[in-house]
Amino acid sequence: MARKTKAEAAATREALLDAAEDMFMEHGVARTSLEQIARHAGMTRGAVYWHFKNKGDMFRAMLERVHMPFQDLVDEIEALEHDVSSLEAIRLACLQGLERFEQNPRSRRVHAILIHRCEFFSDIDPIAMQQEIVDECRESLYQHLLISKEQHMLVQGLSPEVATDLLQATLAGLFHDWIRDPSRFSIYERGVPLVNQLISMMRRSPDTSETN
Amino acid sequence: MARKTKAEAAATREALLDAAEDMFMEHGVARTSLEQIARHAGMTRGAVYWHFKNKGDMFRAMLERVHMPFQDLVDEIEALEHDVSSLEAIRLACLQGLERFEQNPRSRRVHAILIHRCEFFSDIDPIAMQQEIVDECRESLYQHLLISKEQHMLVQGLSPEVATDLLQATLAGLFHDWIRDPSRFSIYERGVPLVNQLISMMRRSPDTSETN
DNA sequence: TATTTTACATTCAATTGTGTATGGAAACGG
DNA sequence: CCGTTTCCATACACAATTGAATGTAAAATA
Repeated sequence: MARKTKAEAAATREALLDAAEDMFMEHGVARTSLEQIARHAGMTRGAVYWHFKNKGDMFRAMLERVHMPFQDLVDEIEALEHDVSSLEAIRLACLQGLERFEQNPRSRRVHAILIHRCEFFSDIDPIAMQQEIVDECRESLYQHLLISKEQHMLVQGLSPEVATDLLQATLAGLFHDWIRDPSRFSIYERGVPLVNQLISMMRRSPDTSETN
Repeated sequence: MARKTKAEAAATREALLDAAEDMFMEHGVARTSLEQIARHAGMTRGAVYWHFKNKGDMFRAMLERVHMPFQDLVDEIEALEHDVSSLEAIRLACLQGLERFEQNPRSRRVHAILIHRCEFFSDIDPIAMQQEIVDECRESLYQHLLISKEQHMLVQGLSPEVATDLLQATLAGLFHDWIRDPSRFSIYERGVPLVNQLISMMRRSPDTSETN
């Protein structure tokens, strides 16, 4: 086969990853062969083995295209809206995150694959990858809830640790329920009242002047 | 090979399922062959194909050994403790469920396999199975929260729909975080304060005499 | 006790996927 | 403009599983 220009080669690499997403999503990672991926992209396994070491390498590359840490969301919020409490920043970051997932089909698909369409293979450990994402999000939440506690924004009796567990579990549960079948409901429309309700229940009401 | 008695045959069936759990948990469903399962149980594939149609059939049998709907937990609570509000029944049922998962290693392992160690194969759709379990739990929660609402047990502004979403998401998130690596923390010890806090925030405080 | 099932083990044929080696034409660099 | 490298297709060797066929000895059955 004739050699392609650098731009064309990069394009086929992307096309291969797109095809991998399609097939992984439809048949699961284990049940899709590199042959199927290549065919679906209009190529042969030769192209796959040129751009990627093996299926695991391909999987990693697929994930790298959508990586997006929670802390970045908070940073964006705090950069945009200046004078906002940390609890409010968390709330807005959550809503922003929900909107991102709703509107970015690639991110949605890749996460669905990571969570529901794959298991161990070669040197890939999807559970460890999920753990990393969750830990990252959790740590970010905890830091901001610590500050919220110091600013006396949390209702009495609510420790930052429990608050973190609660928010983290709620977001994770919502996400899992949604990603299992995104066509069932809109994560944004269900998530917004959920987050608002939870945050509002966690926030100390300003009129009552309790001492902590 | 010599024929076994009925009791012995039933025992080898259980042993095969135990072996399947072991191997599925350790290597994932897709990566374990029936040969490996048979060997790990001290048998050959002949035994497997005698007791089960194929790997999918084995998987189904494995799940049937641990099935345990949420409504049963509520029923147990309401049978045991007579004079209890429906919101309190939910709370106790959740705590009971947490304890069950903590103490039943087989149930824990099988759910971990269903959620994190398998994907599509033959005629098995693990996501649909998870969906069934979740829907069942969700429906039970909703029915009891509807009653709670009618009994004016929920804080003002909290609809039974949002309350259901919230509880369901929190439980699901907690469970997912835990099942990803049960050695990281005790689902009971983290879950009890979580559930108590959430339910207490959802419960209308008895002293304030608001009208809905 | 004679016959039929049962509960496996063993063997076989066929399929499927993987990694690699090789080839070729065009793009790239000097 | 010519050698070199790149990008991919084709071909091949190899291993791993699967389902089914067959064998067999003991338990059930009547």
